[in-house]
Amino acid sequence: MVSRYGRAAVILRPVPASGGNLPSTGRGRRAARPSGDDRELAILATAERLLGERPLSAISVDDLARGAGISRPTFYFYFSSKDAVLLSLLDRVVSEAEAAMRAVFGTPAATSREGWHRAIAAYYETFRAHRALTVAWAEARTSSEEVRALWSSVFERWVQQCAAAVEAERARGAAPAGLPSRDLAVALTSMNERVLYATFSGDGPSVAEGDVVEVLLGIWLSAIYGRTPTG
Amino acid sequence: MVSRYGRAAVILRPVPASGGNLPSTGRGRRAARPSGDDRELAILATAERLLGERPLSAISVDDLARGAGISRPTFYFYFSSKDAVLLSLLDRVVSEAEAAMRAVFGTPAATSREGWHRAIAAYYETFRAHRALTVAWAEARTSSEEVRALWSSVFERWVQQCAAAVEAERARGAAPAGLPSRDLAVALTSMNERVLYATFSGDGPSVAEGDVVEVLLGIWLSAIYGRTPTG
DNA sequence: CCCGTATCTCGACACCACGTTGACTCGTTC
DNA sequence: GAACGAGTCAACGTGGTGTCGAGATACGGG
Repeated sequence: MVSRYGRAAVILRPVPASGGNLPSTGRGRRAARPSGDDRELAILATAERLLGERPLSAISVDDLARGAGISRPTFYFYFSSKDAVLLSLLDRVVSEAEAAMRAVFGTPAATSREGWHRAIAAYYETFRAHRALTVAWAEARTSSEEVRALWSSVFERWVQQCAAAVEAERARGAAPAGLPSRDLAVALTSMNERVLYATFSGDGPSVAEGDVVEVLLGIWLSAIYGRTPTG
Repeated sequence: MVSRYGRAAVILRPVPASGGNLPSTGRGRRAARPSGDDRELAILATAERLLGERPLSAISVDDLARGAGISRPTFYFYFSSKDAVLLSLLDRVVSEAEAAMRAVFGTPAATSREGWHRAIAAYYETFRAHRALTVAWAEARTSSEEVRALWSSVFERWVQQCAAAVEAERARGAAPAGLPSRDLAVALTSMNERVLYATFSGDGPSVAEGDVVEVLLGIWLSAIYGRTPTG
């Protein structure tokens, strides 16, 4: 099992002997048939490749199946839908995003400016590294409840970290009181999200990719500190 | 002709005697058949009603046709697709948005704060008044090139007005130099867009509807002036 | 009054994508 | 070698889109 979103048919079946008796995928490669995990991986790889070429809505289940060298019904043996494939791919991005979050908010910064810079740069970098997936994520959000929920959970955690950091800055007197920290964090994070999406997708007017972190950082700092802090 | 997006079949036909020989829709109502304009209006009204109930993707052409009391093929006599109906509805919103823009940026404000408050409140109000349409607009942006282009044009004009206003404030010494005014305007407008969408659609964490204008305004002011200006 | 033309209407069709069914193959295990 | 589970796919049903071509209906001109 590669991911919790894969192997739909198996998941729906009544759980068999919940003690971990995984199939013997460990021993030397079987020539005859590629294992299920190989197929699953092939589908995921195909999806990621095609997403680099065209939007999710222009990719059919048949495209994914053919790309992985299987027929369409067989695809459904591995995933319950196109969305499940996306969700599976997003799992990886979400893990990276959370790791980045922990790294950034877990270690103290020399200056306030540096701290926020690191946070925004990490946010930017996580999604830049998977831009096709990020764009597809935003696209699928409007059509899939699960995709929307996954996004919301990532967004929410980010907002909480930021709001807590704002509170901390206020508590130590570095930032003035002002808007409720949560509202501030929600609005600023929304800005990041939308600006990065526009920049990555090329959809409509946006900010040049090389400047985007500086622009966002500038607005975050003035919104949090009232004016750019020196330390 | 009700809108430039309607009457697909007619539009595609070679233009007939471009002098305005509209059908005699003025005289007393014809009982037998409702006129074409009535049908067109009925389709638009149905679309707006259904958008209040469910997302665009969950509304079929058949739903629109039945709602207007016609068959599906007849629908295609009036509109070339579902998207064309949406575009037609959006025409109205776009006009209102532009009227609001002119009203706000065309008249001087007593204070800077009041000026920006009026601008953001107008933006908010325009889309709040058509929230179902606004949400559908954002949804269709990912699937229709034309919808995306329409959004971009509205966004772009708004950004230009704001960037110009920022430049004016800087020129008269009310605002300090800082980020390029266009980048600032793009990022802040993106924030407005995303926050309002989340608030109206209820999709994911957002700001309470009653507070949204104040929150956005606060961030705009600190981003433009460095700290909240008093006058 | 009848005829032509433009407007309008819809049954029937072709197409495409989705997701399911049921029969089949092929290793593995006892 | 029988039984089982994993994996596979042809064929099917469903539901959506958009088109075609044959009609109906009104209206203006001869």
